[in-house]
Formats: sequence, C-alpha cells, structure tokens
Amino acid sequence: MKISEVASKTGLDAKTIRYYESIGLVELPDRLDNGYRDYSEQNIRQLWFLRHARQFGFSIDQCRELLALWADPQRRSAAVHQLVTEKVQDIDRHIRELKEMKKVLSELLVECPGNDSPHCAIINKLASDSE
Amino acid sequence: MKISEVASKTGLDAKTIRYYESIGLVELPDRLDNGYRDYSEQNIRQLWFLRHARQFGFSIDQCRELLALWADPQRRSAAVHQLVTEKVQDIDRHIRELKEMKKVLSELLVECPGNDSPHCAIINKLASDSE
DNA sequence: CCTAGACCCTACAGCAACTGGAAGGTCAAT
DNA sequence: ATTGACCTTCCAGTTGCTGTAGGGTCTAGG
Repeated sequence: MKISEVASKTGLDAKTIRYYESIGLVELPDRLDNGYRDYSEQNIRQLWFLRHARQFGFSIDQCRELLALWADPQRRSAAVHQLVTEKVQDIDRHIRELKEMKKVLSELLVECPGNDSPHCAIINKLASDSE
Repeated sequence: MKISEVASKTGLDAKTIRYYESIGLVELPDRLDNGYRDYSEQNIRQLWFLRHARQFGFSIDQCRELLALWADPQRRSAAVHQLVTEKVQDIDRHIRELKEMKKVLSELLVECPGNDSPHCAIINKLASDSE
C-alpha cells in the first residue's frame, strides 16, 4: 500500500509518516521497483498505534517506549500502567495550570469595559511590577 | 541595571531577555562603556509585562500586540477585550481536549492490571485499527 | 601583579514534532 | 506528448527558548 493511502487510512499526514520513519520510530517499509514506499499490514498497525498514542498526548519518546512494550511479549503490564499513570498526572497538572490562567483572565475580562476607552484592567495587570 | 539583576527581579532568564531583544520584542537597552546592557526602569517594565503575558499563555506574537496596545494611549479597551476573550476560548478548548484524554486514559488504567502479566487494555486500545 | 571566579558578550546549534517548499522522478489517462 | 496526481529526497522554517563555544571584563584575594 502506498503512502497516501496509508495516510488517509490512519489519519496521519504522509509527511508525518516519513518523519516517523526518519527518526527511526517505525520499521522501514519495503520499496517498490520505482522506489515508492510499500506498506505492509504490520507497518500500518504500527502507524495506527502511533496515531492513537499521539492523540493521547504521549511524546515521541514515550511512543517509542510504548511501541517497545507492545512488541515485547514478556512485558509487564505494570510498566504500561506506570507510564500511563504518569501521563495522567501530567495532564492533571496541565489542566490545573490552564484553569488558573483562565480564572484570572476571566476575572480581568469582567473588569475591562471592552469599549472605546483606553482604560483596561487587563493591561494594568500585565503592566504591574510584581508577581 | 545589569542583565542578571533584571533577570532575578523579573523572574526571566538572562538568555530569555536577550532572546526577546533579538526578535525585536522589547526596546534596546543602553550599553555601558564595556558593552554590557544597562536596563532602564522602562526596559524593566516591558520585561515585567512580558513575564506576565507569557505566564498567562499568550504567544510571542500576542505579546507583541499586547505591548503595542499597552504603549498606545489611543487604544480601545475593546481590542484588548477581544484578544483576551479569544485566549480564554483557546484555553477552554485546550482544557476540554485534555479532559477527554484524561477520561479515556483513566478508564483504561482501571482495566490494566498493572502486574507482571503482559495483558494490558491500554496497549490493546492503542493497537486497535480504528478511530 | 597575578589569578580565580563570576559576570558579560556574540554567534551558532539544537530541542519537539512536525510543515512547507524546491527540484525532480513516475504513472495513468487523454 | 502532455497534463496532473502521485512519489522521492533534501533543506529550511516554525515556537520559544536553551546549550555551548569562545571570548572579554570585573572584583577580590594572595
């Protein structure tokens, strides 16, 4: 199967697929006589895996670990459990940070008239010389 | 005032301050006879502003806009209001995405035994060939 | 006076995770 | 024979810094 078909199947961009190959994340696909990449079912399964893992917010390096765990019949599910637990904690921390940003910005929005006058609580807050 | 003092005052890294200068984000500080940067109160206020705006998650380009609005006595607070409203919407979208990731991962975590066996619902989910 | 250590300077390389573009080869249809 | 849609490689750019190399300057101590 050629790259654009794999791309539309997996939802990855052809560019992204080549990129994953270039950084050694996935196995090399075969090549046709004309040099075009020819993806096997196994190649495509790996790309699906990456698509999903990336959607869950795992970094490329974490994807590398996950792929290795997937490939390893001796894997301990505890290893996966830990990796994912840490990821969930990361996400939680991230959500907390975003909520705090949102909270402060929303409070400031209420105080900003949003009209033709230059006075603005947001600008004043940003310009203050303190934490 | 020299750069390291400004850095510890504003909480920005000296490298970051030079970087902001290099991309034309802030006014150029004076230089001492030895070539060292010499920051004025005005320079420092700009850096405080950037520190705050970055903490609120504004991109460098948005910071550029905000700095321009701050400097403009003719500004309309409506412009600031709109920029910040969009930012809050971005944050909201981001939070929603993260919550969805977290939800699915948490559900999978419950199904992953986290022991010595290789069976793992998370790996299975990632390996599935569907959305 | 010399030296060590803490500053400061510039300039370039690299990070994540792609994305875009240039320049060219291939293939199917008209 | 030519068009247009593919495919290839390689290199540059994105965001927002951070690290490193290679150097100059300043201050304190011996």
